[in-house]
Amino acid sequence: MKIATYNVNGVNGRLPVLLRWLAEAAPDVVCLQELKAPQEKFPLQAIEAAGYQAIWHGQKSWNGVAILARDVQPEEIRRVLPGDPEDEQSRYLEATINGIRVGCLYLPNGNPAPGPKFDYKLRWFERLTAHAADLLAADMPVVLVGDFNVIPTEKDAYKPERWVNDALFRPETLEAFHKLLSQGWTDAIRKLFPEETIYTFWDYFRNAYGRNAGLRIDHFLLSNHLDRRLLTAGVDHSVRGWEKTSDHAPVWITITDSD
DNA sequence: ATGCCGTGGAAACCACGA
Repeated sequence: MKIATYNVNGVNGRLPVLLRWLAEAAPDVVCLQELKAPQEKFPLQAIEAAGYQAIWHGQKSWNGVAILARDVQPEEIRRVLPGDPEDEQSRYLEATINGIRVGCLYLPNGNPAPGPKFDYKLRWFERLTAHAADLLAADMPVVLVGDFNVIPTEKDAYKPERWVNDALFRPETLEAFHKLLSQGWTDAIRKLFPEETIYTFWDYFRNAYGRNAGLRIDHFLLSNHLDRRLLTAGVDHSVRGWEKTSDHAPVWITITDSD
């Protein structure tokens, strides 16, 4: 079973790229972030024609997340992260697919830091961590997957010294990420490739992709049930070089079909 | 050090991203 995540940066503007990648990569489950489309503008027909069923949580202009599954309907569990009824940003969606709980997330960027956006990021992180503890306590296979907007370590940025004051790499952010991991989650990509330079995002400008000046910010966190089933993982780099492409590349893992 | 590019929505610029 292949599970993927892709920050599309506009699901409608990116539709040809998304459909081509779905056809070539044939993932079983896909978490999308940054739909940048209201609920009624999600391109369901095209995605169904590609062989996927979907649930999504849209928002006008910004954010927006979706979960796609090939040939099966994702069973929606929740479409908001608990803990703040005032939070109206579409950044979390959770479903069960083939017995696996999938939490698709788009964690706030948080820049500029410090400031209200960074405060929101840290509050959102605390809510995620509280919910993640509940998921682990339920003792089931879970993956928290998506754009975390976290550079976990120095080896996850092309020039880490440039990011020390950035919301993606500030000490508060790294501390929040490590606190989450310490509950018992496994960073799947880093487990399989402990030393390699692996990026999932490259800026649009300054030829960042051509220079491989990237960041690793899209992550798969596995509960121990899924950690045992982890087989392989990768980044579909070449998609970042396509015309009219996102600034993120798709990232994927494969797991055994059962325990 | 920097939004230099790109998207969406409104308006012919702006907010936002990482």
